[in-house]
Amino acid sequence: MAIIVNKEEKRRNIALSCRELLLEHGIDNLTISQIARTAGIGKGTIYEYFENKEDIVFEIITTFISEHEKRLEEISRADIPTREKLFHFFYLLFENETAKRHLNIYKEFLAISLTHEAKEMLEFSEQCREKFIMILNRILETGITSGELDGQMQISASSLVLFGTGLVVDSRLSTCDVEKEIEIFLNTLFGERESKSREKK
Amino acid sequence: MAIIVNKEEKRRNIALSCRELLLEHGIDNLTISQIARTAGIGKGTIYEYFENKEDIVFEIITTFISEHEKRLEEISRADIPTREKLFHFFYLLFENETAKRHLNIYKEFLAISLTHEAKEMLEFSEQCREKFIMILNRILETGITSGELDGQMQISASSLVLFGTGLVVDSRLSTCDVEKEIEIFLNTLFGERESKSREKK
DNA sequence: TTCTTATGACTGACCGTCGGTCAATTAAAT
DNA sequence: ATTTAATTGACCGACGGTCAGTCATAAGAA
Repeated sequence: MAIIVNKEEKRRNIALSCRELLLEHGIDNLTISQIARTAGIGKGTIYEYFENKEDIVFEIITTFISEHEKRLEEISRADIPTREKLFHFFYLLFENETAKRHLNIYKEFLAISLTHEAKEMLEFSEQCREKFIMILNRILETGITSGELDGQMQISASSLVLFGTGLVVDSRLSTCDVEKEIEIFLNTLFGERESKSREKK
Repeated sequence: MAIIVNKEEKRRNIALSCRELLLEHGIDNLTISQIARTAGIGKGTIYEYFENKEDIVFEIITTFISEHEKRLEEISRADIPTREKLFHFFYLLFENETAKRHLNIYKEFLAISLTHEAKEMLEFSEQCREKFIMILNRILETGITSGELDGQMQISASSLVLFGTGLVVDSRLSTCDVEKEIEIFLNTLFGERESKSREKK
């Protein structure tokens, strides 16, 4: 008989081999021919493992997002004040150049899932949202038990997620200073930060 | 000589004649040929008045957004409680079917401006943001002078805008109940709503 | 062991579609 | 008649996606 390849594995390998290509070119300037060349296979072979271009890009982006989620979980478990956890939670995608490259891809992902109503992609987004809410709830709960958060203040994780989404989207605008916006928002939730000591040292 | 047409006016007319077409098909499924046919002109003529497809779509969307801004201003000036103004501010794009069609186009606009870094489009987005902030500030200020808002609570308009952006984006997810999310968020800002009277009648 | 054959893996030439271009045409003003 | 703004649709190149055909190997027959 003929060779039987592990479709799942090869699919993942193709995706992995094109991560850098995607970061470099962005979604719209990424062609199937490029992907095939980079993966070292024929153009037609791509379609043995993926439905369409969207499917490939989605697969690659999935790998980025799950890494991001891992880092968010680390933050939620870190031994730092609650307010700082939240700051890092929001700021994680902006804090350095690598993060910003990932941010760009995440924005492109949002753009696609905003226009193409592919069921699979929506489901994935919903799972992400659930995960974000879960992590945020962990942060909020430990904040309440530690007494940092007023139990009656009723900060909702889902509101925080919406703020975070808005932050990602509006960060494209030069008039939106991400760091400042996060501070302002946290000030609304926590009250003005007592000392600005952190800022100058 | 030959006829001198009013370029600005014709440009606007082409855009206006294609509003319905855009609402119907969405950006990606809207072709230049369709636009030309609908506007009753040749395909090449399009490019006398627009740089590219993006430019046309942008022009059409601009008309929608400025209408939306007008409605937001009306809300800010309405004679209703501050909290209700904010609710309508956020809910305006979701409250009926026409609004939802406009929402879809707005999402597509976000998607484009999220990926294509065209200067003109970014500038327009920044102007929108400024306008939203201005309107929200008017709402907040009258709320403070009327005593509905605690002057020290320090709600920031820009935070509200970010929440609103997030709402638009995440509203695509079936797990995001827009109305509920707005209520939850307002509860965080205003404290739990005293009576739920409004809900049942 | 060697040969045959079945079949999944793979390929790139090809297709349809689309955004965008441009040489040719039209028609108004002089 | 000449000039020139305005208009046009045939055409182009690039792209995502398809498919008829090729290749490589495992399994069975000799």
